[in-house]
Amino acid sequence: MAATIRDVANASGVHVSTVSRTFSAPHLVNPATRNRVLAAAEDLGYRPNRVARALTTGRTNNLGLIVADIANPFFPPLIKSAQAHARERDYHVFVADTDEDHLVEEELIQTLAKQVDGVLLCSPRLGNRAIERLAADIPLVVVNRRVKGMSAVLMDVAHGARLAVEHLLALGHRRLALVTGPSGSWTSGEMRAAAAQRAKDAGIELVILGPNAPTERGGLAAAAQVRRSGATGVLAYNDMVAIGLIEGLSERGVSVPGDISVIGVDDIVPGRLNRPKLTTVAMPTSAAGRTAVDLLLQAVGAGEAATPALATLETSLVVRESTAPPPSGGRT
Amino acid sequence: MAATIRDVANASGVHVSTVSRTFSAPHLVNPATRNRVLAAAEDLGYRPNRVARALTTGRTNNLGLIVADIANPFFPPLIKSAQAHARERDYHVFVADTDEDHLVEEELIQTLAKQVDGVLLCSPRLGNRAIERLAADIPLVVVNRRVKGMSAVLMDVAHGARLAVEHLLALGHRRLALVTGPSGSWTSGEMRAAAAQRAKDAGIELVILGPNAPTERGGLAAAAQVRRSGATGVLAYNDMVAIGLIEGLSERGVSVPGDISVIGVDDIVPGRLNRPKLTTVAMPTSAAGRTAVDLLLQAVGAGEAATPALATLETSLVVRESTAPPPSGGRT
DNA sequence: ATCTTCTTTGCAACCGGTTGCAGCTCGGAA
DNA sequence: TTCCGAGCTGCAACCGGTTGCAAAGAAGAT
Repeated sequence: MAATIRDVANASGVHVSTVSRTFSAPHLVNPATRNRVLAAAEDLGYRPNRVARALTTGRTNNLGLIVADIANPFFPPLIKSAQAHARERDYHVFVADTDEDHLVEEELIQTLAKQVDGVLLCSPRLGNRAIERLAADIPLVVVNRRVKGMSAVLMDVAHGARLAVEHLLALGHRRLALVTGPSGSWTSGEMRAAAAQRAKDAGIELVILGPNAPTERGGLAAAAQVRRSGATGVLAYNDMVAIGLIEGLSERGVSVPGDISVIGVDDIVPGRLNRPKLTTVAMPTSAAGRTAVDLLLQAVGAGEAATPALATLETSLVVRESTAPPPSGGRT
Repeated sequence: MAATIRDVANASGVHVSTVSRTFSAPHLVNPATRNRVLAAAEDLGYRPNRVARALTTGRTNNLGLIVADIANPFFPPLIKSAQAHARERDYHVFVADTDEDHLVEEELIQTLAKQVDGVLLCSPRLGNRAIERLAADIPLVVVNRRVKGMSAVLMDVAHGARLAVEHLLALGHRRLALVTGPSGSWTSGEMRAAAAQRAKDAGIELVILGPNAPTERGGLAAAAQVRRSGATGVLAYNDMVAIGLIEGLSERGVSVPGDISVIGVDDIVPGRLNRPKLTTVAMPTSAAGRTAVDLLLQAVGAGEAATPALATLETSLVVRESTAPPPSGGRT
């Protein structure tokens, strides 16, 4: 149906190899010939078949992008930027969702392996061992995770957590709580360590509440504990949790930020639209997508000899409406 | 590096064609032989190379999914379900974002064409002519759009718009407004026609305000007009517009739903979290993703002979907090 | 015992490109 | 004039599978 390299060869009176070179190594072909070939190709509407090319070269010019849950608002900006960045480099990207299931994740990586040059793992649910094993088959880059010998893109959530704690301290809060995420989460661990340290440095108590599901429901469910804790300033695992928490608190007649201040993490769209607008630690998700693609292509280019690179991206605090000084009657 | 079909053939003492058939037409090979081959394959960690297979069969077992903007909360649930549904059928999906640019969209379809068996176009920005032309190269299915001779998945937004108008009427509103979307949008046109007709049937005035950008900013910018229109009940093009509109109205001291009721369309996550929680016409986005994949695979299977199918999915009204009876002092 | 038919397997061409190697042509140096 | 090297181009094998065709052997029919 569609024109092949042989059709172009016939039409322009040269051998297929010359046509091939016209597209993949133009400097090797005489300008006059090249133009003739190009004209014929144009004429026939010829486009190189990327599948066929992949078979001989071993390079597909495709990438895989695996996330736990596409519908989680944290991921779309990352997917968007990764995909756009990849396309600029002539790569297409498969996007797949594991539904938070590590078995699906593993299977996915394996079936994708032959079809892509590398895979981006965003907040993988797989264990480090499994990831290292899979890396033998195909270049991997992880986002928000540290795996030995593998390039990674990290967001400096520890710094963000410190900023959040400092913000609450500056507002006058003296009793803080951290509503954590799932137990296995790298991000959650980082936040916890950093927030605890920063609070300790200030001689302030930080109560840890968790683990919790990283969702609105998780936050909703944690509301009772937060209230009981007596904390007036709360840092939540992410914005969805924060939003759920605010909801749960207001159901209990606790006002945010009047009685309790709440800070989220991620800076997703719903947080911006929430009432009160959420104060949050903004994660550089778009930058992470681009950086991850860069690291992955770098690893792909280098082959076995790849030196794993580590990119740490800054986070920042976005102060909006969900934080305020503690109520004057609050314990100090 | 990785085991090929020939390695398996050697290891099990049969010809490559037998190995091939063991995987792609098992009923053609003797059970005993098959087991031997399977064992050798297992042993070597052999997995058929989908790229190589695609080259001979002409079937890639991949699909393309093109959306205008991945970060628009309307799309992720659709992407998620389409991708999951496709995977169950052993298809992987390329996801691409056009940034609302129809040139990018066209280029994307063309470069993807050889690599996928079909493409899903969600709310395409391309003109019908261009889409029909591209359909000659590759099976296409459109979502939320009607294109001649092409399968489509439509969401019955007209019905939703009627429900919305009826809801407002039932609450007692007598002066309504419709805040439209972009001028070229199929959805916007459907809404407009249906809402206008329903209002007319009830002998009620419906003022049309637009076109507007389909974003929060679009809604924000329309707030002044809405207020001037004197309407007490408003149907917005989508939830983002509705949210922006509510924001703009409250900036002007107009309360929702106290003074004006607002209904959105889509039922995206941020709408559920907004304050007031948004009353909205829920779009069956997940179902649309699945259905679109089904129609596409059907078209792929049928080849040229494909009879275009049309799937219309129901919408429903989700009443939350952004609608209420008009203020008693309102004009009747 | 002979002829069919069915099952199973092998052979080899093919899908659409890429690429190492060899050969040809031509200009310039010796 | 001869020789050399650079620049182009063609040849053919190869990537990893699939598939139409043919052949061999077994089972069943007559």
